[in-house]
Amino acid sequence: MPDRVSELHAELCKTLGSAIRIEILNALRGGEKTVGELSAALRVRQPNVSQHLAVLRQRGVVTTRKEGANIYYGVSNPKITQACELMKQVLVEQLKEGVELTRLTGPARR
Amino acid sequence: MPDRVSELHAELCKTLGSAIRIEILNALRGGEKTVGELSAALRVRQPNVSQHLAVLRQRGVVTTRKEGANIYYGVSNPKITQACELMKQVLVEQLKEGVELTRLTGPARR
DNA sequence: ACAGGATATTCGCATATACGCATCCACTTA
DNA sequence: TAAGTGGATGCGTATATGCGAATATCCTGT
Repeated sequence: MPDRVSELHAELCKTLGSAIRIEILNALRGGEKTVGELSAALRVRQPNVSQHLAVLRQRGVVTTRKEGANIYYGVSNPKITQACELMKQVLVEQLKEGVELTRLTGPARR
Repeated sequence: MPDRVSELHAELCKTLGSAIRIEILNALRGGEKTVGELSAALRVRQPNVSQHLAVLRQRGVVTTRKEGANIYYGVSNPKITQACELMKQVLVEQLKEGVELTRLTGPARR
């Protein structure tokens, strides 16, 4: 039975488990951006971007700053970007060694 | 529209988005373990553990090694553990500064 | 106060995920 | 080869997630 901390930990990780949210975080590496800018940059409809931003907000992954009619979003903790980067490195290394083989051959054969 | 790499990246991150899988990875920090050992350590039913291990396998997060009647599981890439650790640090920092406030007050007030 | 741009929220639906239970498969030992 | 153990898989169901469409809210300028 998983404990409370593991559940929070998993919730936080789950936040990165969406291609659009990953791209939002990538886009925010260059600094704060408004919802409209993100929507345009990722070519994703605004309500959809807002939904993903809401998820990121709930987990405390991004911060908001209001300026006039716009709302600027930014990454709340650089460690999130670091973790994200590490995962990407893992992915790259996997692709290099063709993990496909493992994926397709399934579980340990006996 | 998210590109292919972001989708793979997200898929990989999604793998960490389960409390049980987080605990499996934590348990594997101490070295390889069999399904039975994991099941006992986490107090989770064996089929359920197997299901989660299957997910971790498909994403190439864990490796398997057969020894006799047992199958030993291990983390495939230490960077995964590192990323996991970074996320936990983020979580701890969040708790320290009581992110609850932000979570409850919702989006940017105007 | 009104119009319009920027962002958030609600709803409905389609799809994905987690779990328990039962069962099946592989390996070992007798 | 039969029995037992370790592990994987299939099925049914409950719950969660993602998306589009429509709508609501807030802000600025007039």
